[in-house]
Amino acid sequence: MSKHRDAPRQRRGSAQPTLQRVAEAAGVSPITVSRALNNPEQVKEETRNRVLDAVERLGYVPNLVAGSLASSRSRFIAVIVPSLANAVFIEVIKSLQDTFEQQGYQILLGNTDYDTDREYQLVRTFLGWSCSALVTAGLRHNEACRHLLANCEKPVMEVMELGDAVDLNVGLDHREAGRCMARHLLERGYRSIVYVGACLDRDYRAGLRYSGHREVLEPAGRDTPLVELPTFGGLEAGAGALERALAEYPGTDAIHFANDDLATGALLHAHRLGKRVPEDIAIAGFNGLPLGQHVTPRLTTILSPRETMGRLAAEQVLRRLEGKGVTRRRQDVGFTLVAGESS
Amino acid sequence: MSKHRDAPRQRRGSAQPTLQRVAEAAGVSPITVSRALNNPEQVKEETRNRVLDAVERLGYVPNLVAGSLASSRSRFIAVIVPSLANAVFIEVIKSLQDTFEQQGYQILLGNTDYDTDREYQLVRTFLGWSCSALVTAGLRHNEACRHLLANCEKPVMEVMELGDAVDLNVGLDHREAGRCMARHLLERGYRSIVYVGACLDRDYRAGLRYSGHREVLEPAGRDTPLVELPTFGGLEAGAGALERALAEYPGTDAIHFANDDLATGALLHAHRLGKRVPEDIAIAGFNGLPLGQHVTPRLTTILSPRETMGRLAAEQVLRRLEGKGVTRRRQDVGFTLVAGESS
DNA sequence: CGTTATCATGATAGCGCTATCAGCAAAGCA
DNA sequence: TGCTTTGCTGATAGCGCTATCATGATAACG
Repeated sequence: MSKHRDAPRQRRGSAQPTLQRVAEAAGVSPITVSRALNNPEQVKEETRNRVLDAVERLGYVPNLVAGSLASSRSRFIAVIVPSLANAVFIEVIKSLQDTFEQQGYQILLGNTDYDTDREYQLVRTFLGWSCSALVTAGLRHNEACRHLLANCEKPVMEVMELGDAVDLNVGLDHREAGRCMARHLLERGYRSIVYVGACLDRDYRAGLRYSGHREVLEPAGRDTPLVELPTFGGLEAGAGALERALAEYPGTDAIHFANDDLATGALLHAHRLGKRVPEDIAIAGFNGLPLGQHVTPRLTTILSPRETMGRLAAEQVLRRLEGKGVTRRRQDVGFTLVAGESS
Repeated sequence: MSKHRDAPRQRRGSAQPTLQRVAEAAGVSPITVSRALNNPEQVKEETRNRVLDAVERLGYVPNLVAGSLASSRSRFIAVIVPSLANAVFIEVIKSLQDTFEQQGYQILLGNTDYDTDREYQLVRTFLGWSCSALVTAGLRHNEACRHLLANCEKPVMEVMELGDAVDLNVGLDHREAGRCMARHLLERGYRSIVYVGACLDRDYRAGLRYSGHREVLEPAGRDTPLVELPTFGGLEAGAGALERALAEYPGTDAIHFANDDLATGALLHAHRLGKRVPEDIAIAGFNGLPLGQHVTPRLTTILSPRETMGRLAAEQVLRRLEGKGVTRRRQDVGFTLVAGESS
């Protein structure tokens, strides 16, 4: 009797004004408020102003969760990367974000820590949020994840590398990049070239580059020694790697590093060891980070167009979301060998 | 007559299985499925297994949007930073994400591009997604934004700097950091010290450090010339700034840079110009990025505990979300002067 | 002038989940 | 034995919005 069942009791949540309240304040129906906010052109100017006034006056903040449920659309773009410690992914994220935010999409950022099971969980979560599209760094997923991606009926963009993608693909050929650098070092006359990378099983793109490296050096009759670091690391790790490479392979005259951080760390450390670069030891990297171009000697590296990659990826996805066909499902952004003085 | 009104027509969206469908498959009610997934301990093991089986079999992916609407809770943490181009923010984001993801929260990343109106829009959007808490980099907001933050009844954490926060605050005193470095340079005997920064109106924390710098140098009877770059930039900009500072203030014997990127760019460029550091020109930075510690001479800088800042911030927010009281509403993480050989 | 298009707005019915309150069996207690 | 407590499950009623269809008013047309 005293349980006012009919009274719309405030169950939970805050006393934030709702669309309903705004409608009352503006003397229109809720749906008109919705239209005034989301499809302004469908509402007569005078009505619209009345609504916007009420919105302002009440401090109404639309509940996007409710809107998303009702329309089964959200303006989320899921972006999944293996790590935030690597500047390369940051740059791609940045350029994705620039492009997507401009179109009113919100990035949902996920970090797998190079763990495919974690990636699967992230994809589930993001699909649960009705994201509009997914962008993942890389082509390697576990079985369940690939299945989910293939069947989710949303644009799926795989960036960074080129290959057998689920849907859309923008990237470069890492194996070819490895070949390219190996060829360059051969041409420069280096004979004992060590490849240095970290956790090649997880950073498998560095592994692909090593494969390319071997594909060039082996036919040329050269050894292809590998120094694999057990953990990721930046400049510091590069310094250590230099010492390890020189100790383990005494005749080494060039080192092909898996990335610019390692390479630059090694280059700076070589100074401290009194080694001349490239006379005593040549050094090459991968990525083309600005850092490498500001040291002396400048780092020989391969420039990957990360900015372009992110932008193109975002543009393809947007095109799909807008119902326009994609121009190309697979897009090779290429790379550029930057021959510095370190080799 | 032929409009089967009663048939639950598939209005929109996909044919993804729903909780309802899973319930049918498992022979229980929907609410039991919900509990089996979200509060497993409330469901008998046998029932739970039956449910989980059905989930697996149907490939059910929970609709988090619906769940969030019903519970008016999401597991989103809004993180708002002014830029992704700056490594400092990246590191804070990274450490926030590490801590929050571990507790099952999802980061909603927003980038203001140093625009307070954009920040306001982001806050509105994030509140619309019923985020559980907001973390913003910095204390400066526009009127509307501050009002929204103050009245949203969610934990609001402002990181990076210390001061008059809306709610929670973890950071360091930038003005004091500026003073500290200025004192250091004075003690080392430098007499003509230029401060170099970029866009100090937007990067106002660098402006605060300049204020501290002046507070120390002016009473000591020194000039406090400023070189302000019109755009943000990394190493490249630092190189240019060095030349500008030397050209505009010929007697300069030390440069206090607003950050390590600029400082390191200048330091590397000094080599190329044939200037000795610190004999011809001393160089100091701010942040304590690894980079600065790997060049020769090592960069004198101020180490800001960014990792700690992010972690502490996340922990305070989590404590609040778990209903435990925060230990401290304002937390000074301090900083450390790292005296390298560049000064 | 009747007929059809177009415009502006509204009524209704969910979107897929969870909060809340109920119910009922088994267990604990005096 | 009757009573309360605990454990497990279910029925009901929304969360705050938008899709869909309907309506009345005005404009366009021959």
